[in-house]
Amino acid sequence: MDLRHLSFRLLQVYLQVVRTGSISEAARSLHLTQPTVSLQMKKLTETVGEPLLEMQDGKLAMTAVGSEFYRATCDVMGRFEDFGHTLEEARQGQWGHVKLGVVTTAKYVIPRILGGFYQHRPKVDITLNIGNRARILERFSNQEDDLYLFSHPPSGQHVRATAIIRNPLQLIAPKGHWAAEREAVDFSELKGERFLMREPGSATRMAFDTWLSARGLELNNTQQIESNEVIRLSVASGLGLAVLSAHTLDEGREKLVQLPVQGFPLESNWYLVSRRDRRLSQAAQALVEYMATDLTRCIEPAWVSEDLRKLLGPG
Amino acid sequence: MDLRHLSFRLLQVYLQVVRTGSISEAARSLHLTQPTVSLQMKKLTETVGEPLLEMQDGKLAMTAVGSEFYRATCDVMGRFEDFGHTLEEARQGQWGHVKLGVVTTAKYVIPRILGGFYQHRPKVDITLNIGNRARILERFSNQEDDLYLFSHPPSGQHVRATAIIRNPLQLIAPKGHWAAEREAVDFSELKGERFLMREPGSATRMAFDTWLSARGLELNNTQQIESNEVIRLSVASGLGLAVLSAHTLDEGREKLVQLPVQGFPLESNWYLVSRRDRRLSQAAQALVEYMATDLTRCIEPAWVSEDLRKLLGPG
DNA sequence: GCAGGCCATAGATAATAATCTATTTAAGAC
DNA sequence: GTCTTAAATAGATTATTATCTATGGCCTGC
Repeated sequence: MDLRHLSFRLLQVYLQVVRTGSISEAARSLHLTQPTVSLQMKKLTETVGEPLLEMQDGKLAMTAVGSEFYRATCDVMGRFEDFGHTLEEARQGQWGHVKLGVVTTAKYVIPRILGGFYQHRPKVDITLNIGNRARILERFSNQEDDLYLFSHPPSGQHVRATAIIRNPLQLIAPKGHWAAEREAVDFSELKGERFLMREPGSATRMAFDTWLSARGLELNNTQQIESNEVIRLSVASGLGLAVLSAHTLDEGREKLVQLPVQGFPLESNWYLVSRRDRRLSQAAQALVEYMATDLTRCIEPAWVSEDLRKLLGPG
Repeated sequence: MDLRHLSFRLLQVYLQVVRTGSISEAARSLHLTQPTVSLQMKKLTETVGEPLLEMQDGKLAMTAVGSEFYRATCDVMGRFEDFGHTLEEARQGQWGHVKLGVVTTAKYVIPRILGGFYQHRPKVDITLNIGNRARILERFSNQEDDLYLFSHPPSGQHVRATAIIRNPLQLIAPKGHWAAEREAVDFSELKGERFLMREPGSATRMAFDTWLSARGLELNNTQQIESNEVIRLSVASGLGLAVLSAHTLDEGREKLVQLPVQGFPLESNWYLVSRRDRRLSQAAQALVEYMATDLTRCIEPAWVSEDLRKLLGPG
């Protein structure tokens, strides 16, 4: 039996012939002419190499080999029919796999979003890759994930980014810090303080640096620490001041205060980023759509960025 | 997903691509060029309507839909592979269905033959249709069975018949009949006896009638009975004489004797009959072959006809 | 920065398949 | 017997497939 030139069309016609018990009848129901179907059956018989049908008592009957083949054909068509259903689900984004690259800072918000999405689309499987900005940028350029969450999206033509969640950066101090007592503080008054900072390249650091240089300020005493949590704990212990995402602060129970410095908190956002040069899977699109329409269900509305609507737009 | 123009060839190529993880590699192993395979994959993707493969890290990887499709394809190919094995068995006649039309007289021999054949080819399924000669002749002309067993094969060009088993017709009488005492009896001396006969058209009757008319003899006192068993019992009870197949006599324990009449037993045979205008299934051919070569295993050699070898011949 | 893989695309061709209409054959039904 | 219905065959046409060679683009490793 040489399967090469066997097409599914032929099998469909064959099934119809068996089911109607007649070549002419099958032809009618398939909107074909009788000779067409007759010929197809001939070809199928040649492909299999044994007669599948025989005239019995004026009617078409299956041979022994024929009924085995019929069973095989039913099984095969049924299998692809099942696949067709699965495919349909995948098309509607009800099913599939989404890979997400997320910068460390966002790790406090993302679970709530995914939790909500899971309720919505339980069959969508999500792989979450968390790393610092440099790592996620690398994943982005290698096209390793479908969607990314950055505080500071990479640049380039094939980047599509939309701010979805506000990420205010607070200037924090240990409880009882002298500046916390004051109604207003000018940043220059803090020049003598030690600042605990994330590594250069991290979005928080970039935002702070930008803010400083816009004002011609420079810090004298800084220490670099690569973890928001460690920074938070260190500030609480009185090791210095820091600028941190408000989301990071929500997590801990340490005794911290915000300093009433002009211009703080620095407003920034998390951006949902995807690549224009890569088609999103339906499942990923379903996630985007979920964020666009239902984000307020799992995130407090106050945190949701203004221009979220743009997500569904063309760009 | 439109299956119509999907061919198994395409699926084979696809499997090879997935398995080798590379289009070029698959092309080499299938003795095709790389663009051919590339194009086939493109067509397959169009057929399914979703990408199945994607470049991941310089290698081909399956998408989520792709791996579902791969599974479906494996299942489908596996199913037809199984069918291929079944088909191969059928080709070797190891499996299949044989329909057999048998005249009543032969019902004593046929079980032994089929018993032997069952040992030989346990997966061949046999349907046995037993009837009187008229009934089996009708089945023959309607092509209802694959093979037939007749004492007197029908005539016609498309009849292929071979004598396989001897069927001597004995002239029998009840034990103690006067003629049984004699060393030799001339048939004319029995003219006054009553003869119990099968219906006209039965092979036993035909053979006897032929023998009688060849000698210009006629019977005065006959009675027609349509069953060999009833005739046998009736003869034993003294209701008359009869001509019966020796096989029929073997069965009963009644007190019967053969009369030493010149020319008896009448020699006749059972014929294995098939139609030239109908292709025999491999299973049926296996049965024919079995009869040609192994009949002596289940039937006493003395009963086997001389020209059995002809069975396997061309005609 | 260039050679060597690998994939994709273009353009061409021969083979095959899918269909049709018209005709022939076979079998069954009054 | 003729009428009907179903199947097979012939002959023709168009669409699709299965291939090829040649070429362009993209990474990777040296």
